[in-house]
Amino acid sequence: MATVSRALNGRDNVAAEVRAHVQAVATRLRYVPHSAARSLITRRTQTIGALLPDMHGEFFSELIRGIDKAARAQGYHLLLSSSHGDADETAAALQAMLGRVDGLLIMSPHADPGFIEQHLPEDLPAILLNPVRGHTRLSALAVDNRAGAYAMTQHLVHRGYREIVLITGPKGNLDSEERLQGCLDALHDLLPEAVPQIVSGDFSEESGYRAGSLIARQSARPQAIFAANDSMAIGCLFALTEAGLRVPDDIALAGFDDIPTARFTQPPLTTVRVRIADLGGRALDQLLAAIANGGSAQQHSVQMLAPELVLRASCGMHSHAAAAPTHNPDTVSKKRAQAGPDARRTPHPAPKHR
Amino acid sequence: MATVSRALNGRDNVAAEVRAHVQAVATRLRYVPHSAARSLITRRTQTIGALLPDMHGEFFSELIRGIDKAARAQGYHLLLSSSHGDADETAAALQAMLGRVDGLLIMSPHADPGFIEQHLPEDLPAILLNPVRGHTRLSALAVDNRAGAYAMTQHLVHRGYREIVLITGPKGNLDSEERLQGCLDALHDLLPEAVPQIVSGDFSEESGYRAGSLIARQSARPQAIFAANDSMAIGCLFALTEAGLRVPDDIALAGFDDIPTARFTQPPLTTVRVRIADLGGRALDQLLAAIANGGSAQQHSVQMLAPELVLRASCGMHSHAAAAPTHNPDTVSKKRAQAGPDARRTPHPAPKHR
DNA sequence: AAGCATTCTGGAAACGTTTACATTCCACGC
DNA sequence: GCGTGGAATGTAAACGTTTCCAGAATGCTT
Repeated sequence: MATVSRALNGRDNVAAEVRAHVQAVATRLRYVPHSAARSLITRRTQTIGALLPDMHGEFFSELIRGIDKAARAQGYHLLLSSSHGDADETAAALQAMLGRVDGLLIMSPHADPGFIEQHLPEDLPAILLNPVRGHTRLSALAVDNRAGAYAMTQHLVHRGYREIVLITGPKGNLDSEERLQGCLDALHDLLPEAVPQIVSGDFSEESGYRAGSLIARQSARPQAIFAANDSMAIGCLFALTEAGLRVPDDIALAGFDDIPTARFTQPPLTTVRVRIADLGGRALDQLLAAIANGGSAQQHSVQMLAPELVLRASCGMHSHAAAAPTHNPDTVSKKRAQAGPDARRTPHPAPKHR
Repeated sequence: MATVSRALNGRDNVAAEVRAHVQAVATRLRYVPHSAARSLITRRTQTIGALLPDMHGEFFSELIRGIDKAARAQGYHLLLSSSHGDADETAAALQAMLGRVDGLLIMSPHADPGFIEQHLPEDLPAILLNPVRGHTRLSALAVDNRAGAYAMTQHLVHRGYREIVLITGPKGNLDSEERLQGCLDALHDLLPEAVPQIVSGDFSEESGYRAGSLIARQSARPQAIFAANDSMAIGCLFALTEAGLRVPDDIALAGFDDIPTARFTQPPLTTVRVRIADLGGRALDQLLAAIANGGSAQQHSVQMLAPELVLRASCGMHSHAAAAPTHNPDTVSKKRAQAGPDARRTPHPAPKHR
């Protein structure tokens, strides 16, 4: 028994001959170790849990892909729990995961410090995937919305656009607010005398359409529109096109996220690329590092993921060509956002098994 | 110990008073039963595994959502393993799940009978989520591509379109082939004298764009285009618009899938709605039924999910109105596809816990 | 009052692994 | 020849539940 365990787990103190024999027999009998029994004694499940909100579309799938890939690379499994409406549901889902995971990746609008304090055991490593409001003992990873919005606004100003309209996301949404703030900061820094015009939206394509209609009807049309996400930008684009305005000749347009459709609109959409899969992967790496650390030395660190500008025809790049998707290599401008003082790149810990 | 177990698990043979006390103490101590220990003795993990291919976008997230929601509703957890490139990776992922799940949902291009035979233990309940090629001992669930394509083609013909071009998906892809077959069947039944024109694509927006350009340049333009998925339809729409053709006045267009963007294009896209989340949810229900059955009585059944037509402006519905997304109620035509002889709706088994 | 059925409780085995510890074996140096 | 040390292997405890079974307590029947 003991020898079998040692042989299969690759310990060194077992004769080569015996090991070979054990392995041969094991494969012949299609032996699979009982993971519950193993977990019982090792106190490890080799599984991490992901607690996600009710999400749709590309963002969700990219995030999962990033997490899953990173997890598998390190021999970990992924226990998924998505689509939680309210805080109680989230709490229940967290509760249900408790014995089953070695660590937790949490992305939830309800994951405020009070919630964490109340529902998350002290000794369970966890990483937050939210823009963080207030302090918490947990580390967090987030997209640097402000840096992205700042950079895009800067780009628009540098291209000569002066009157820029901002279409915001829903009130109370942190991503939305940070993006707005980044725009305002840039406008304040670069065009101090300008009065920013703001149209409120809610991240939906429909709200972008409404905003676009509104803007198209204005007597004094702005020169550029910066929507807080791509969906709204695309809705807006439909409205503008419908109103007979040409983008970017009559009005420039930019979005945020770089969803796949962005490069196939007519004209292709200038936007801010968010590497979502990368975000998930990094979060997982950091979580595994915390687990390897015994969960004790969980320094509070907030890491920002710098987005990149993706410049396409909708803001005037290549505007002379009727850009076909085929012949439309993106112009990408990498923009390193300055990260917080305690942010740092988490080193990849060595894989634990095989 | 025994009494505590009984009290917490809601067995009947424990005094009400004692149970109350046990529960009080348990919550006070934040006691969470150790799932590994429980699994060890019960031989149940309360977890089902999902083995998915490397997928992008909305389809993936919808599928997960459906599975996850159904699983949670029945007190099951979801262990996810996605993004497997080749058959070996898939096999490894399957292997790694073996001890950890009570059942498996498999969607993989490699899940042919031979693969299943070789890698899946006999006694592990599993459901296939593929269009099935060849026979296997497993039950399967799939979208009824042929019925959907047939219905859409029928609709186009009924609207008076005679020359219809089909844009196909990638060669060898079963969804693609089934959809094509559905179209051809309908054309054969309804317009026996017509010679179907086929342009090949690969499900990508770009290939749709290329197909659209090609069609726009033709001297004898067809009256309608039916793309095998929405992405290609949208790419095609861009190409047509760019070429100065109006949809649907100059040419009608239809897609397949009803991805979210479909209702926001200009004009909104007529398409075949595939209820992906529903597919996932049903698959899970069927799997749990098989698990409850002890996995022994796994009758081989193939269940088809009937898609619905979603009629929007791109094929001429409401074509008089410049349809704004806001004022664009979908016209949905439910079309029950005739299911296979042994197909049936799986009843929901009662939840096992809480 | 004794026997019996019923309800509740507690003791202990069992699940399948890992690992601390004990044992065996062999080679080596004294 | 004997102790010492190291490598390989075996023994048994431990992990935290559930469940079988025995036993205690209670009420009911005869």
